[in-house]
Amino acid sequence: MDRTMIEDMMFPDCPIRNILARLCDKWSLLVIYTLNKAGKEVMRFKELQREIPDISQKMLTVTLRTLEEDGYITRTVYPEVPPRVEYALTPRTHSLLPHINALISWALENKDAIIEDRKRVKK
Amino acid sequence: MDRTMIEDMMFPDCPIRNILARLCDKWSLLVIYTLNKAGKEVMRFKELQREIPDISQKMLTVTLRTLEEDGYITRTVYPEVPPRVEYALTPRTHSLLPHINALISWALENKDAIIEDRKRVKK
DNA sequence: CCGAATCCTGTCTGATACTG
DNA sequence: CAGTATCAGACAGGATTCGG
Repeated sequence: MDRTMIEDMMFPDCPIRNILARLCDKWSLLVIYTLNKAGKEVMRFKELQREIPDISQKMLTVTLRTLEEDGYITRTVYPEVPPRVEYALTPRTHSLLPHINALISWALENKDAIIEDRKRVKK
Repeated sequence: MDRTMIEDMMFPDCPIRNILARLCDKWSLLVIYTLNKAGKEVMRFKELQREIPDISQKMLTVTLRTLEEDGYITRTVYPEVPPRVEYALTPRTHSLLPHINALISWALENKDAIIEDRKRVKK
């Protein structure tokens, strides 16, 4: 957390802001979380869709492509009939997961107080 | 990270997903980060706007109000002329900051590789 | 089975003007 | 100084249809 980064963060095109923005969309973190919690090495498209009931087919596709672009997951196509496509987390993502899980744990610990605050302020 | 939470996360109305979604919008994390890095106890509206050059007045207002609703910041109005309003982080946010900073550090360490991956995949 | 492509809609966001 | 109000454009996300 040096001075250089602190300066960088304040500019619109800051790569750190860009990376966090792409991770923090509606589905990316949840897909990563789901790929990890399943405890399997790989997951297929349909499995992911079953695990995340409210994601549309389009958004799952788009999210997986974006995650692949940034190197968070690998996408392996097996030329079979019917087709089989398997998704797996990369080492990069495994190094990120502790931080995501820390955030989730924090949210779990604080959710009651936060929800309480919302009600109080709105009143 | 118990079983209950894992089940919860998969439902649309999961409070954890809700909390993370509100934190992960375009400006919230950056505003929190800015309030913290300044090293002051409080900051005024104009100071924040100066520190984040590309945020509009409206979005800064909206973001600050949302952060206040969820108890991440306090908003203190001094009935003077001209008016003075000071924003400060709450203890809740100070307990969250290590996780945010961990994410930022991770992004800093991995940004070059991620940007490289994007170019490679797009080709 | 795993998508691509299209269309469409509501929300988010920014620019601008105005106020106590 | 610190907002509010209004409006318009951009954009994310969903529904649907089609294809290998």
